[in-house]
Amino acid sequence: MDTRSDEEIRRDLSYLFDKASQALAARMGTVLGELDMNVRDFCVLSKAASGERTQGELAELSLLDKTTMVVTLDHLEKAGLAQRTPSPVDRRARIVRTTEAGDAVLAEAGGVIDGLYAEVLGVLSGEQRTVLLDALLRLVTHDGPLSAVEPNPHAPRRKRSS
Amino acid sequence: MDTRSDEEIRRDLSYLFDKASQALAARMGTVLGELDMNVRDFCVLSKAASGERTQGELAELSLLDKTTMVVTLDHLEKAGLAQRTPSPVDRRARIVRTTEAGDAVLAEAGGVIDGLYAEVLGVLSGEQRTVLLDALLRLVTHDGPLSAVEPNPHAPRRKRSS
DNA sequence: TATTGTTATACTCTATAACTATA
DNA sequence: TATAGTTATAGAGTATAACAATA
Repeated sequence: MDTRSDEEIRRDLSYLFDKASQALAARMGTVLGELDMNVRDFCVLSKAASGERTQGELAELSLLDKTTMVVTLDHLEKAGLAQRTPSPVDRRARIVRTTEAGDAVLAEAGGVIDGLYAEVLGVLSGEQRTVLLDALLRLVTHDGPLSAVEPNPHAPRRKRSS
Repeated sequence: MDTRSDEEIRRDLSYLFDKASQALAARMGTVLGELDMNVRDFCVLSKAASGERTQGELAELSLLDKTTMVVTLDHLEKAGLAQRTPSPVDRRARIVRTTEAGDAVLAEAGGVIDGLYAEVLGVLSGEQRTVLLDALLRLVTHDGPLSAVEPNPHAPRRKRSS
């Protein structure tokens, strides 16, 4: 029931990104749900497994607020999939580590997600796939035009309490 | 502070889409804020201007829930930028039309957004740009793997009241 | 003085349900 | 019986502020 022409949609960069992001998250949710896992937990757990990272670093990589990270880690710890351990170099910070159970769940979930990504990108030619990923990477990393977490100076502000 | 390698990020399709979507929305919010407009209002208003569409159709095109559309249109009507008019073919439905004031605001905002899109895509080569947009369109439209609004059967359900 | 993680809380968006008026 | 839009409300996510411990 999308009444717009392909040309019109192609010009709507915001729609292309938002739709791709939302639809992929929905598909990830479906396949992860079969493993009793949700997208946010998987996202955080996989980034915790691939390197020693503090909560704050994990929050940035996972595109989550640090307060959301607190409840996510509470949940992952309660499920026995991850652990907060003190950082050896900064006693304020906590390194998030996956447990053995977490690694086991991740091995399964990671395979399912890789399969999903392959299926999604499979409708493109190899050339298209390469250029798409390179272009997105260019936009999103380093000094790319979509790399910053720029705060909106006109966003509605909350009142100060005092 | 993204501690991941480019190769790792390139394999994280979800991150690429989410980050592009969020960062573009943030940049749109910044430039639209200077015109006292927000992303959601612009998104809905521009889609209302480009064709005769009902609230439900607008909600789908704008990737918004129909209940969010109600409050968005309440706001746009109060601001004098859009109007709900009865559909001639279905007396339950309402066609959303832009007012003259709405068209004037849109002309300005549309130019600003087009400029932003051009700036963002400007870091890519013409060839990259073409392939990127074609690939996203392929994924997101028609029977593409990211076209559906598939409900997650494992999502936490709300209790029935009775 | 600034930062990490925590808690509390407010705001926004989404999702569900129930309702009406139509189809 | 089903659908468009409305209303009410619950739930999730984000954002702000204040705090303790530490840098």
